[in-house]
Amino acid sequence: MRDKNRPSLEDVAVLAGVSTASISRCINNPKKVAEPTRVRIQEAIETLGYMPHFGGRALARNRTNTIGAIIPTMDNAMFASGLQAFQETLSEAGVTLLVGSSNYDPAQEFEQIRSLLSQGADGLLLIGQARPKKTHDFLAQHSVPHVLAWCFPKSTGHHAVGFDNQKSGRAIAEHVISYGHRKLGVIAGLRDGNDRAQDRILGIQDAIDAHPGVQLLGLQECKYSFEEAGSALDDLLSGPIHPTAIICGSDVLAVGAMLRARDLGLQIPEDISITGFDDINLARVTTPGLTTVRVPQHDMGRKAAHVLLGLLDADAPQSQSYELMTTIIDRGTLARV
Amino acid sequence: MRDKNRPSLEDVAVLAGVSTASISRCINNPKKVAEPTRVRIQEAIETLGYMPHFGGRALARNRTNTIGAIIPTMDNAMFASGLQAFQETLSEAGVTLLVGSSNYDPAQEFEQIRSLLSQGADGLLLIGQARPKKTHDFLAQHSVPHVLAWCFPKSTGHHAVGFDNQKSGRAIAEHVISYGHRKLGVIAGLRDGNDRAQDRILGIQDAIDAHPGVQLLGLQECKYSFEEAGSALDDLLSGPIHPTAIICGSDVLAVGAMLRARDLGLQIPEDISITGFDDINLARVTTPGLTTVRVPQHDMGRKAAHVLLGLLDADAPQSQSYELMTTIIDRGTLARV
DNA sequence: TTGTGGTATGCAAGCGCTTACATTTACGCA
DNA sequence: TGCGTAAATGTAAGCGCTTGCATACCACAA
Repeated sequence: MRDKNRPSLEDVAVLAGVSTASISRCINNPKKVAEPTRVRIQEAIETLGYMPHFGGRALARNRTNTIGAIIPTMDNAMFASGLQAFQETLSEAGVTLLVGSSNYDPAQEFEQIRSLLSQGADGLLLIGQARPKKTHDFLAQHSVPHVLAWCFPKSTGHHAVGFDNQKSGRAIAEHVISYGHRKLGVIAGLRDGNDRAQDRILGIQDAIDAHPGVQLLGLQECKYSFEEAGSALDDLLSGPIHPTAIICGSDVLAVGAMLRARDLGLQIPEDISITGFDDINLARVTTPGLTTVRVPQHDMGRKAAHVLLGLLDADAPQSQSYELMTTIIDRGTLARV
Repeated sequence: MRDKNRPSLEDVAVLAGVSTASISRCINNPKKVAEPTRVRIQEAIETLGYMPHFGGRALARNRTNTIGAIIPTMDNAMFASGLQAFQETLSEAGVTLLVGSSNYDPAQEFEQIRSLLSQGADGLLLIGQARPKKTHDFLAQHSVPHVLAWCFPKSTGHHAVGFDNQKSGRAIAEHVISYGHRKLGVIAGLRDGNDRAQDRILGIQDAIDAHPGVQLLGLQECKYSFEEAGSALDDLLSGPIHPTAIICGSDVLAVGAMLRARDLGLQIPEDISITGFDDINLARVTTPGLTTVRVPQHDMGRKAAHVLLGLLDADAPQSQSYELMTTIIDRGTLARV
């Protein structure tokens, strides 16, 4: 027992009176070990409190049973339940999850990818599709199994489990328009390096373009915080003509806008309509409840885990991509006009 | 290059025309390598896209620079920003964070501890203090460096960075009482295995006991979901005498109760007062804003990281425990009566 | 009895990296 | 020129585990 209290295979072997090979087999492939030996080994393991050493194992099999996920932020609930589902599913398969966050910064994401891989991650979950060539090349060079979530790229070449942000953006905008709104404002996340934000805007544009009478009075980009969304709303309301509806690229933004609108003495939805995107907990809580786009976070997480596990399991049929559907949840922040 | 595309130290060594030892030194202790060699090595590393193999490294140094955190759930924001701060701080120190969730189940927590340790975690962040003897013994047997957060145990023997849940529970209850409330209801998390929930209740009890005229009309325990909190409120309102204030052990519970109260046609805080605990985002968003106890999540995360890093750094002064303070945030759900 | 085949186990060679120790090199100085 | 010293580099022994192969053993059939 070299290190202070960490028993090694060797120690177990001695105690059980067998070779290290048998122990290893007993752990990884119990059928290959005779009943009585197995019992003896189990006891030895138990009394020593033995746990296999991860490094040794990783070295010997060149596989860690670890998967990395890099999400833009842990700080709001946007990804939380998807990630939770992801991790549960991995757990069931005996795979550990390593989480990193990129803070919406491609450079940080790249670093996290390196770090997770050098930590031994067998595969990666990445959010969205837009990333620098450098990152793509790196993934290709090392042929890293990975799946993309929260997006559904048309171009092939990646495994993805997600939804079409553009389509969903269009859907909510159409919905707003169908309620009679003609003067719209948009508050979106920072598009730079964030294809989800970008695509949602494109979708909204599509809808506007498809309806001649409808105009976009303003488009504000900002970080995902209540405060910034509030300022964005201020800007949107600073022009001569006020929008009757504000379409927001995320629930956080929408709620930020609601809070500010209320401070300004505006009634929602009588004076102004606001919609969100994501359907996180927040959306159920405001008064009135936020009309928003539900993202199938849970399904996405589970499914992504399955796809990734499939990718790693050499003799399983290769996985593919799955497009999930978003749905519009009508609560109370969208009025007919 | 044995494995498909993973260059090893060996490969780099050949390319750079030096021994593997130099490369290793160059990576871990650049000063020990002469300038020109260093440059040559850097280039080789670059062109090969070399990343050290985690397992090999872990094996050789018996240290992984990885820390594990086990939180009860990732699913609501209760721990998110604390964890975010924790991870940022670790990142700065070049340490990777491994996250597991226990689903508030001591057995699952134990499993996660095993798993994280066998993943090579050098240390652990655990939430709360109550855990089965088995778990304690295990931690002791393997002398696992760990710090507790979200609590501040009176008993010594553990490093902790947190706050006193009982004191804080008492504080919010005193606050409610100071507003004139005499008939109280409590909605708390499931106490079993959850010392934070338990202590908060104890604190509330303390306050009630200290004020003769005040009575506790009902105490409901439930999971941290809007729905369950709603049912809990129903139960609290089912008796002959209604409480004028409901003290909740968490913002999630409080918001669940608010939602239900509203469905029942009750005005908050005119008809009933409600308080929360945690001060997560939700609390700012409800109408009126939730009066709650702010937990210094961010500080706690950062501080806990420092303490843990101190524990691992052999020649640093040993770390201690830190008690942080909670503060009551008065918004609008507590009325004078 | 010997031969055969199967099963249970042991042996030992790595996996990629770090590091104590050995060796080489470069340089200053007598 | 030769020597001593320090800096730079190389050598090689593990770290704990897995696994192909060799070995030992046993039951059974011929």
